[in-house]
Amino acid sequence: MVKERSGADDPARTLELLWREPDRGGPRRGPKQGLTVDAVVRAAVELADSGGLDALTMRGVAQRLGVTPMTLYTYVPGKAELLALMLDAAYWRMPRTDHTAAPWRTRVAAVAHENRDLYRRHPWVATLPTARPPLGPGLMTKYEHELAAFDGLGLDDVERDAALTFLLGFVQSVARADLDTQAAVRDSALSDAQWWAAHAPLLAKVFDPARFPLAARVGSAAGEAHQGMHDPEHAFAFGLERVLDGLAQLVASRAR
Amino acid sequence: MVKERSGADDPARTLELLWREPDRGGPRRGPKQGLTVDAVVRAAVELADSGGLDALTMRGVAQRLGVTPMTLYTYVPGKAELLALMLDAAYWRMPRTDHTAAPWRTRVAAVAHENRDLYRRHPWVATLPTARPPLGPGLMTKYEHELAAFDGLGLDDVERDAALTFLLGFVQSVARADLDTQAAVRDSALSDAQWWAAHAPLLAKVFDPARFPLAARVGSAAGEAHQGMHDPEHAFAFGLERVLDGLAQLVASRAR
DNA sequence: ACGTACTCTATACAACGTACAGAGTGGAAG
DNA sequence: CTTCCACTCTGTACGTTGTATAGAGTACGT
Repeated sequence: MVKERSGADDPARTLELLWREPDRGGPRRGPKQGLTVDAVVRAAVELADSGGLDALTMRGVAQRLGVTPMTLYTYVPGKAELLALMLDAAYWRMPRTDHTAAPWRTRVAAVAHENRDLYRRHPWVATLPTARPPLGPGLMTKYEHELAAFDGLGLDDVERDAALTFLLGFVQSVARADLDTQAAVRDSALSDAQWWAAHAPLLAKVFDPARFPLAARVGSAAGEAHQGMHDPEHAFAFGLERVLDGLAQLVASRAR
Repeated sequence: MVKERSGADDPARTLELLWREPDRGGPRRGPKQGLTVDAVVRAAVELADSGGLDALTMRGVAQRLGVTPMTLYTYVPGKAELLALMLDAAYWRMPRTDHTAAPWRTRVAAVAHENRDLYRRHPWVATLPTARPPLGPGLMTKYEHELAAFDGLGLDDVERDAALTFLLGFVQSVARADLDTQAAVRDSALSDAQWWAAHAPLLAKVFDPARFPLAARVGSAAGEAHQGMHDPEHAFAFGLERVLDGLAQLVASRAR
C-alpha cells in the first residue's frame, strides 16, 4: 500500500518550505540554483496528475526538469516532503466560492462538491494518507473555509469538526472507489463490462443462485442500472443526500 | 500508492482457486506438492495481519513456509491472485450473527460493526482496492448476508445496493483513517501528542490565528476533546449515527 | 588569489515481484 | 523393469524504487 509521507523529516525545514519562508541567513555561496522549489512542486504535480502516484518518481520529476535525480534533494529533503508540498499547493489552489447567504444544506453540499472537484483535478490527492496533514497555508485556508459552512447551526466546536470530518471522509471514500475502478480498467486493459463478460460464464459454473438469492438478484439489478459495477456519479449523489439528511437530524436536535 | 491486484491473470484459474475446485484433470505426475494453497494463504494472512501489507512479500511468505520464493508460484499464479484469495478467505471467516427479528437500525448497525471488526482483525483489508472484488464464496456470502439487513424497508434492488455501498464505504473510510494514524505513529516513532508538540512551537511562528480564527479555535477544541488529532472511536460512533439517520430518511420516504 | 560553502552528478545499495533455466522426482507407458 | 517427461522446487538475474555517499565544478567573501 501507500508508504508515502514517511521519512526522517526536520519539522522546521518542512514548515519553512510550506510557508515559503524567505531563505534563512544571508547571501548564498556557490553556483546559483537553476530551479526553484515551486518549479519542482509544479513538475511533480503535473506528473502525478497525468500518471498517478505510481508515475511520481524522483527520477521522473528530475527528467521533466532536465536535471539528475539527486539534484532534487537540493530543493526538497525527500519524497515525503515533496508530497506534503504538493498536497498543500493543491489545497491552496482550490476555488472557494462564498456561500455565506445560502442555506446550510447548500453550503455544506458546496464543500462536498469543491472536494470532489479537487479529487477530479488531482486524483492522487484522494489516495494520500490524511493523518499528519501538511501544516501549510493551503490546509489552513481550506479548513477555515470549510468550517465556516457549518456556521449558525448550533453545533459546538467538537461537533463541527466531527461533522466536517464525516463529510470529507464520505467524499474521499467515493473518490477512492472511483480511482480504484479507473486503475483496474487501466492496468487490466479491460472495461468493467469486458471484465464481467470474461468472468460471468466462468462464475456461472461455480455460483449457485439458489444459495445466494438476494446477491444474485440485487447484484444483477445494480449491475444493469449503472453499467459496470460501480457508478461513482450515482454513489456520490446518493451518498450526499444521506449525509446531508444525517447531518440535518443532528442540526435539528441541537436547535431544539 | 497501492498497485496490488493487477497482474496478468487467467480468470478461470483464479475462480477455480477461489472456489477450491477439485484439481482439474487426472492424477499428477512428478513429486507431490509439499504444501497446499490454503497453507500459503494462511501464512500470507498471518504475515499481513502482523506487519501490514508492506510486510506481505513473496519472500516473506516463502520463508514462513520454509520454501524458496519461487516455489509459491507453483500454488498461486502471482501476488495479485494471492491477495484475492486472502481477501475472500477473510470475508468467508467473518462472523455473521442473525438479527432477523431485530429492528432495521439494529440490523444495519450490526453490519457496520461486523465490518469494523473485520478491519480490526485484518487491517490490511481496509487498504485493498475494492473494484473488481474476488468473486469467491466469501464475498458472495458476505454480500448475501449484508443485503438481508435491508429487508422489509421498501427499498428497490438498486437502492438496496446503494445503501449497502454507502454504509460499507463509511466503515472503510474510518478504518483507513485509523490505519493511517497508526502507520504515522509507527514509522515516525512519534505519538500524535509528541508530533504535535514538535510542530506547535514552530507553527506558531508562521501561523496567524487572526487570519484563521475558526480553524484555530475549532482545531484546538477538537484536538483537546479527543487526544491526538483523530479519535477513530469517536469518528465511528458519530458517523454511524449520521449514516443511520440519513438512511432512515430514505426509508421513511419509501414507506410513505 | 584563495578557501570554502554550495550545486549538481555518478555510482551504489537493498528491497521488491517474477522471468528464466535447470535439477531432481516419480507416475504412466512400453 | 526401463524409459520418459510432466511436474516441483531452486538459484540466479533484471529492472525499478528512494536515497546515501563521494566527488567535481562554481563563485562569493575574504
